[in-house]
Amino acid sequence: MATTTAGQRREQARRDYDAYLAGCPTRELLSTLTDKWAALVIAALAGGPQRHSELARRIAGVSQKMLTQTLRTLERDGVLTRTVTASVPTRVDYELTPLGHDLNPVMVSIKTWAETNMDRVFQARARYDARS
Amino acid sequence: MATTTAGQRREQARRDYDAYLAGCPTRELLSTLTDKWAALVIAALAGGPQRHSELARRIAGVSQKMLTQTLRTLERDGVLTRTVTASVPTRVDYELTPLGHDLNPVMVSIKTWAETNMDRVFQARARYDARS
DNA sequence: CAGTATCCCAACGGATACTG
DNA sequence: CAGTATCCGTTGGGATACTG
Repeated sequence: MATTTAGQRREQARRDYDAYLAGCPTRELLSTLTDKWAALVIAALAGGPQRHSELARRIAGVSQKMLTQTLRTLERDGVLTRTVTASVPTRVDYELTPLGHDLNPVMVSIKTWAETNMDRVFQARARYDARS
Repeated sequence: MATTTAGQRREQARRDYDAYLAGCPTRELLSTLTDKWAALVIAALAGGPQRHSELARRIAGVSQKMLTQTLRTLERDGVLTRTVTASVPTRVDYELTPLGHDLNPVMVSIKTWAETNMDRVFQARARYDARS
């Protein structure tokens, strides 16, 4: 057959793109993904849709500006959807797309890794600082 | 028994730390990990030790400054080791620690995700830009 | 080769004020 | 509530020059 599956096409894409190359568009996409706020937002949406204010409360310390900016970028990249409910006051919900759900486990794993290994990192820092 | 395994202690750590909290040290560790250069460096070291110049060549476009800075931070956090061989000219090798090997698959998965899904992101951007 | 030290500009990102 | 706009200090990060 001449037809290719979506999986085959993605496998081909993985071979064609290379984030080690400076000019590759994946380099810029990697920049978007390797972002503290993006990781927390995507992880927070694992359980289902969240309102803007819910995300702001959950991700303590994020500014209005950074939260909106992060959400916009992720919306544009097809990771999440933004749904406006016309009411007073306005209600806006954010939800992961299938692409976003695909990405979610990866982002969660970074956050979990940090939480799980914080102590080991502390010990490493103590050793490093001790001999400097 | 009163003894706890390393696994149990790490599970406890995961419960004690929470990157959603602004003051949590994992928030800052997350910042370090969610870094374009850190991701590429850690991914590049999967196959074994690499010299400074090898890393610089492999990670196209990285500046001397950023590469050294990234390597220093990761060394301090116990992710990799820096080994100096006294010769002329000096030879320096970087290698993942057990902690680094633990982190490696996570970082590789982000890079791979970007390479695999670049096309889907392009399509999403085209749709988003078309209705704006 | 590996690294440090400056210089310097662009961006990141917080604070605040204002709108539908 | 959700978002935009502006101001403004801090940091990121490249370019260049110099050292063991």
